[in-house]
Amino acid sequence: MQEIRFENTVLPCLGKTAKLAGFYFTDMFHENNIDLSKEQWLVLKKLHDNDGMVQNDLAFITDRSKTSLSRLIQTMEKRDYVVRVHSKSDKRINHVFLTQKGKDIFIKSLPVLNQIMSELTCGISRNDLESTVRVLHHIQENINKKENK
Amino acid sequence: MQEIRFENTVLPCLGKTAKLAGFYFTDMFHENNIDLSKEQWLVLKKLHDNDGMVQNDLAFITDRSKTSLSRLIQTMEKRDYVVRVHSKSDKRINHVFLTQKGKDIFIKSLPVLNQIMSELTCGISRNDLESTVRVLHHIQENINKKENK
DNA sequence: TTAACATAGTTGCACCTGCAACTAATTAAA
DNA sequence: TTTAATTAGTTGCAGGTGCAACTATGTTAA
Repeated sequence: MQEIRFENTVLPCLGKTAKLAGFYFTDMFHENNIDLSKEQWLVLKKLHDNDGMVQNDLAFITDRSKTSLSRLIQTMEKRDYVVRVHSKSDKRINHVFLTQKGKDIFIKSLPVLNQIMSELTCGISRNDLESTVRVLHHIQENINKKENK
Repeated sequence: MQEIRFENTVLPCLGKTAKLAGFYFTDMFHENNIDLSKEQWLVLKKLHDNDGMVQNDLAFITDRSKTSLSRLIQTMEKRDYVVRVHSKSDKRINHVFLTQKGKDIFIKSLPVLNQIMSELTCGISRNDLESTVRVLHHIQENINKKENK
């Protein structure tokens, strides 16, 4: 029975890969003059799918605390990518909308994003990719089961 | 040809899984009264493998900037997990050593870590795990190739 | 109706992060 | 040898993060 080094087990390997991919993402966006952090990009993506989302829901689907999302939106509002609009029916709620500038930069980012995704998965068979996604989903389910215990 | 939703492609899925696993890691450490961030844990791990490493090398193998590592060590030194020792042969260099407290908490963390790893990979075949690690390594290589272009 | 509870969002605090610019020390070149 | 380039580490700055505590609003129960 062969010993497996810690670094070559899934979880550490997963963390390192995500980290390196994050660096690559940041570099590519920078090289292409797209002034967006990966966190900001994800928010734009979710708003592009469903504009006008409530802040709280946006926090939930991006897996961050409402605090973190609040500050992310604050920064993005300063840069004129999004606007917060108070709901009239429930004064506690903010809806978040893309601005034109937000829409434009998101559209501009798409080819870069596609390039990143194809470059990083270059040489990996479709079968292996699907298998990996299945394993990742399985890990996510294991986490959800434990968290809701 | 079936369309694949963005969220179910490898890279976004990878990011989300790493994030959720990070939450789980943090929660488990907290529940077990282990006062270590995941970043700090990784530094202890590397020092446990190779005590007295130079700060710069520690930054390199943990994939962070020397700035980030510098501040991480600073925090850990305040908590008495590590000590910085100036090299006599080259006064620019700091060697970083585990303290007894650092060694103790690392040893204490190991069973918790093993539990996390086995819980999160529960129900996934050894074969699938190995295949996933291979794919992750492949992605890392793709990144390295591009970064060094 | 009033009091108790729940919810959305913000703020203080502490931490992790990278870049650019800096100091101090070392090494290489002129 | 003196100067120039390099290297290790730190600091200022700006940003992302979560927790606990807070405000304001909304809902439910007594």
